[in-house]
Amino acid sequence: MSDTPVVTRIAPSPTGYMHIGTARTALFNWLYARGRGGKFLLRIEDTDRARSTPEATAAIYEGMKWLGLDYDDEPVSQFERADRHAEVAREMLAAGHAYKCFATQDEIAAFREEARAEGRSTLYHSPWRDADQASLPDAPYVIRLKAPRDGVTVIKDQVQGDVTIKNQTLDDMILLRSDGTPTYMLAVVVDDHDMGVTHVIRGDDHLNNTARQMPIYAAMGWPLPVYAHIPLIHGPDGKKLSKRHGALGVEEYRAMGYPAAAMRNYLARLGWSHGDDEFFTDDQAKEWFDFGGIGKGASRFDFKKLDHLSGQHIAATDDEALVMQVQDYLAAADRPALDATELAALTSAMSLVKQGAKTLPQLLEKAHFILTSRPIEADEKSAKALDDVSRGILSELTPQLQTASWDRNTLEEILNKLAEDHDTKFGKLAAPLRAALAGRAATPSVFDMMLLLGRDETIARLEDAAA
RNA sequence: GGCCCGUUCGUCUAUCGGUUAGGACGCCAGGUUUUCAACCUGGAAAGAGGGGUUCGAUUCCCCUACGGGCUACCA
Repeated sequence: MSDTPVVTRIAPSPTGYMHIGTARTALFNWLYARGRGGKFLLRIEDTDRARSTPEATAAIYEGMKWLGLDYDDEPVSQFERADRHAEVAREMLAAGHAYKCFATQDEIAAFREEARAEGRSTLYHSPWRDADQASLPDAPYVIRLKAPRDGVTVIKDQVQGDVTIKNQTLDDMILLRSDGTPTYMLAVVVDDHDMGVTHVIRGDDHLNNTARQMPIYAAMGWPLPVYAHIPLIHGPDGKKLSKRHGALGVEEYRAMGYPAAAMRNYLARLGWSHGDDEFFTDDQAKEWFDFGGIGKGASRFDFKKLDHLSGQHIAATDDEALVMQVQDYLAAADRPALDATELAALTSAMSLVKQGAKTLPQLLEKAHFILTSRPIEADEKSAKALDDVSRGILSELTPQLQTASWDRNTLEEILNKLAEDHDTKFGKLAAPLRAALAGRAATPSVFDMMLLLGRDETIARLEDAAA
């Protein structure tokens, strides 16, 4: 065990939304660092000026905040560090680990086209690699890495195992473009080093790139970080997760009403496991999370399982915390917020509605009876339960309720007696009662509703329905 | 095309040479029941295919198939 404190990072590109895959990678990094008393950093990879937007950057901050993935220090902007990247490129040039290449993009493109047509490798070997440095032309150039050509590069990956790449398949990648801006390959390495990142946990789409980046560490004499390349998330059809699968951004899950804790639990469990544990807390996840539990194959996103886990978390969450989450959901879903009265009402009904609700909107739907006010508007389904016969029975009930003791036993007795008198079962009575009290088909128990609403409100609603 | 990675029930996964291949979601059946859920009990359901190695392979090796990734002066 090393004494070096763990430092991990998430480095998303601010293009569009915060991808759910990015969220999971962030979660893995967060769990790994937090479970070891280390630091978790955020870096915005905004060097692609054409595609990066402030809105997308804001979406990343929001997504991280909602998911509860707190990061240390200020977020780093990769774009703002361009000078530092260029400086490193110059240093490598001076030390002979890189060289100026004057080949034009047209030349290279032509070479590739020809190579491909002839079935040869499209790997470009710049003639400038070994050019006489004393007689270089006065023209635009890029700085290329002088990559090793012989031997192999072995990536000691914590998830994939040792991955061996033949150096002859690697090219002299560009470090600094002809306009003086750094490429991504250079920027990640410099930033990770400067930020003190000790463990690089990222998607396995970067596995091959790792072999290209390692020579930069070697050239600069920097220690290599520990690598862990995690498999990507696929769509339900096994193909790469894309737009047509829907729900790609974390904000969409927030707007669908999944609690952040449920998302963390589900995402952690997607591609990682700790024995048979399915439902767990953040503290448990932090304690348990390790590279050994990460699977090697890509996994598919399954909403059914997310729903189930979400329901478990809702049931296990404190009432007060749940109320706040509902408010957050409402804002995310662009629905009106609850006012103080509604908030109090929801709180009073929380213990009744949180069992069995899989998402926050489901919970809200179940709490409709306490959030709405007279006159109750019955939805289509529950309106069917209120026919003339049942209206008649309900009007019989009202006077009895006027004087009854307002407790569960008494109410049950009254209702059962009423059913008996009409030669029916209580179940037949419950439907119209529910319609009158809530105007919904899915509600808590009618007794619970009556108790919570109180005598006056209950009677008033029954009278409204009977009228 | 070249290189790299992956492949256990429908899905997420356990197993680290010897198991009736376990769990979870979903599904089916039954129970509970005043609705929707939730909950309880039971059930069906898997090692991609082919070769090796071994007394013995899901597990180790090779080939094939399928899937994915990389191969940019994108990140």
